[in-house]
Amino acid sequence: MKYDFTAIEKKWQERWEREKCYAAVNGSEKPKYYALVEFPYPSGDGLHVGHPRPYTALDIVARKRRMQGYNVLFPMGFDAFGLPTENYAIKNHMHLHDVTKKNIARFTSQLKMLGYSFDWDRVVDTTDPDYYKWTQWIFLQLFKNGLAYKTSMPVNWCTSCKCVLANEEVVNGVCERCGSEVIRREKSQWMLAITKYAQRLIDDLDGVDFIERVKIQQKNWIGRSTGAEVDFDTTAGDKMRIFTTRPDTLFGATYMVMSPEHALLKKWAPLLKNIDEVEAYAAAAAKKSDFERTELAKEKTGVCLDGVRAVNPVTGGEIPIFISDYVLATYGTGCIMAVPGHDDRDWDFAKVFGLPIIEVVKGGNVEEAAFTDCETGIMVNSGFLNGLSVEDAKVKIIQWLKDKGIGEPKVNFKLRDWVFSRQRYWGEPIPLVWCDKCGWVPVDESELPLRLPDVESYETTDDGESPLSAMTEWVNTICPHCGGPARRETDTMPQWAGSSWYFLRYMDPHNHDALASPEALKYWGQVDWYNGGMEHTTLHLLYSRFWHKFLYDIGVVPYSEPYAKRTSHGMILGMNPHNFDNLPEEERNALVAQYGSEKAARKYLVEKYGEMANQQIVKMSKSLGNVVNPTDVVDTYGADTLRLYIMFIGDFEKAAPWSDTAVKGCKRFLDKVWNLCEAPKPGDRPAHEASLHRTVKKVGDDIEEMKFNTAIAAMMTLVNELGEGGANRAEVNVLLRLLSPFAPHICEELWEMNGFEGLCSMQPWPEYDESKMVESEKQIAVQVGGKLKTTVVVPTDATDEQMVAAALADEKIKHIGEGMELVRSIVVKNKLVNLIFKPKA
RNA sequence: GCCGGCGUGGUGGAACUGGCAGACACCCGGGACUUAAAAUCCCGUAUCCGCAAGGAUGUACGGGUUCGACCCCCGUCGCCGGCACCA
Repeated sequence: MKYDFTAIEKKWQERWEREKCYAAVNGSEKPKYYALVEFPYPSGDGLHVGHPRPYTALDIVARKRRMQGYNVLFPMGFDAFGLPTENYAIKNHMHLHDVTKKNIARFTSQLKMLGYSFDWDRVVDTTDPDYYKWTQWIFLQLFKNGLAYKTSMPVNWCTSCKCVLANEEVVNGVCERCGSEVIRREKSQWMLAITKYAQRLIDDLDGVDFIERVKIQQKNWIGRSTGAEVDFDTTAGDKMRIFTTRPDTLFGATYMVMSPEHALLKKWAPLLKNIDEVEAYAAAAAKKSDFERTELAKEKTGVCLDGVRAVNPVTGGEIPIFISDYVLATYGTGCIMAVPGHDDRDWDFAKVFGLPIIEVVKGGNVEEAAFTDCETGIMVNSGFLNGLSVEDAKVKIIQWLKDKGIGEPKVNFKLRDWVFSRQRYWGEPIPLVWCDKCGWVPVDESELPLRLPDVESYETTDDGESPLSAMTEWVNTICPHCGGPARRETDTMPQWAGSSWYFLRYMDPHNHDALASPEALKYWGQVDWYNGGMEHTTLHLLYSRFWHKFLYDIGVVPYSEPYAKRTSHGMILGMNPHNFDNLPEEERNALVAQYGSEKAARKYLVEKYGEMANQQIVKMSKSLGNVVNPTDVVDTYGADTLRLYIMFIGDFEKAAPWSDTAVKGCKRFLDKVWNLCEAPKPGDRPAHEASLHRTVKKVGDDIEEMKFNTAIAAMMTLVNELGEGGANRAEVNVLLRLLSPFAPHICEELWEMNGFEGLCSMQPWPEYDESKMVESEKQIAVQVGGKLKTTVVVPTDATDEQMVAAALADEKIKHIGEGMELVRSIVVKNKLVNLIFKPKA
């Protein structure tokens, strides 16, 4: 019989669905295991070939755990709010609910086509009012606990679309949609005080099993720095408070810099002789876009205040105060002490303005560059700090500042509060009401969900307000507090809201009284293994950790970290059709003929398509036409082949290029498996026992370490080996169970054909016996002076002496050793013998 | 600039904790089967020399440690990702 994957896959998918065999059971007696993948944004394009990589990986883990006897929760859902759908609906004059419904239906059928063992009864959809009721509820708790507040801040504003854009929608300073200029515009925004959790978000990383690069990236993003705050007296009488990470260099502070927005400037205006110049500089700085302020002008500019000077607290000397836009208003205290000898930026600034540079840490040459090393330097020109190391000097100066009452240790973070409102329709309405008398008042919890009203148009209004603001009937309401007239908040939440807690809803998705019952939350506990993209490390992953900690603090969830383990997959890339080496031979030849040489042809491609023409492998994109559609692959080769190939393609954590031809190798492998298992041979072949046990161990271990590619390679090796004489029923039985998590459909079919009991995917995971893995003889390497010369076969239990004797008995070694004396031999058990000879005296 | 990762055949990639580099595949070449093609099967496939036996070279580059280095150390070059005037 032929391997008819289309019929087989349909048959088993229907049966799994009918029998609900992958359903998770709340409160089961079995040990629980919660495997999670990031739920997709159901775009109109359908599934991309990048999606199956993480899904297949964790499906393999989930299926293995089930076979190991766990009660597995492996859910799927849809993060369906968001701009692309909204824009699509606007453009095509469609209703958002319809578009979303259609997209979700398409994603669902595509996912089912791939044979994932999701529990389809637990699907969540962030746009479902039964779901966003609880998103809104969490927001209200944040508000009630003082962690949500509204403040005015600059936002991205597209001058042509007349609407607010998220940072992600601004590409190189222009609007992603229309290409027009994006400017900064002051708008009132809802903020979430994630900074209050900064320290815990760093500290608690120590207790979770996240891959290292995720931890590092989160730590860098939160950006903790320790140092001190110090008060400088000024000739105006006010104190200037600064933050520094290098209080040890206080003796080297030769000037001060404050941000152009600093509040003291207003106060000092009457004292400043050059107030016009100062104000002009501040006005110019305010007008600069972020792009201009950071990307372009790295060269230092500023204005020296004429009329107020500061006093260095250790030297007592008067030093000038500058304003400059290299000092940020939003970090630290908005002003700094400048130590040009030991800070690169201060050094640049001092060179531009001809300010004195004093060396206070010995080790470099401050005339040529700032010396910023904290490890090796010794304090000089620093009074009572002289001779100390940087580390000791920090301790001593902080104590001194404390004693004098002019400074104290301080920790600062780069992390900013989370801008939480969008002037858009397709998001969760913010359940707050503005009352002129009572201020912001929360909607009563019994009124949740606060539903999105139907609107005529989804477009943002001309003045940049959410389309909801035009719904007067919806907007005008009654204050829940005083009963007077009030207006609803018309901003909606960002896409990150619904995804910040969705993993909790999976535990109890149909609960009407709580986001999930306390029993369900306790039973399922932390997500045991969460895999997702690196691009979410400082967004979704950080946001959801923040929300979870908050929910823990108010007693909703019983543990403070949501995910026990976090891993991340690499992207699937495509061929660049504009790269010379990727062109069909005829086109290459034509180009070479046209431009005279290969070099010229390449140059032409770069001129035509830009620098990216040099890249052979690039991100898949519609405009390049290199997108691979997973359903096409399923049609041609079957879901099992796609699953296998996407796991075999390379290191799971690294980016890998899709190859249409390489897929065939996996199809061939499944054909071999089919032929091997279709009609097992009778009898025993003990020769295969060791490799069977070794493969069972290898595949099991590799799955745990995300080395899916080598797990598959090991099974290929086994099948090649078994294929030589044919496999018997016992071998087929083990092989099918081993392969089942990777290629579940074909294994179910062959399992049934062989008359084995039940579903293959519900069988116990195969076990191995370490003692049966060793062969009686082993081939070992024989080196002479560290160079491989030959191999010999020795019994596995051979002693070191026996191994050396066997090596010396080899003809080739005998030949080499003629006239030589063996001076040393190194033996690695069951691996090699290394012989060191020297000429006989 | 800072932080992180990486550099292995024609290609994707293997190699445990320092122990036979190139597993497993793709491509390619040769052969079998076929009227033919596809599919399938068998053989070969790091490079160089050699008919062969065999020998030499080889994990970006230059050094070092070691009986032994893709792996550890020092330096250089290149690529990818993130952050970017955060004091």
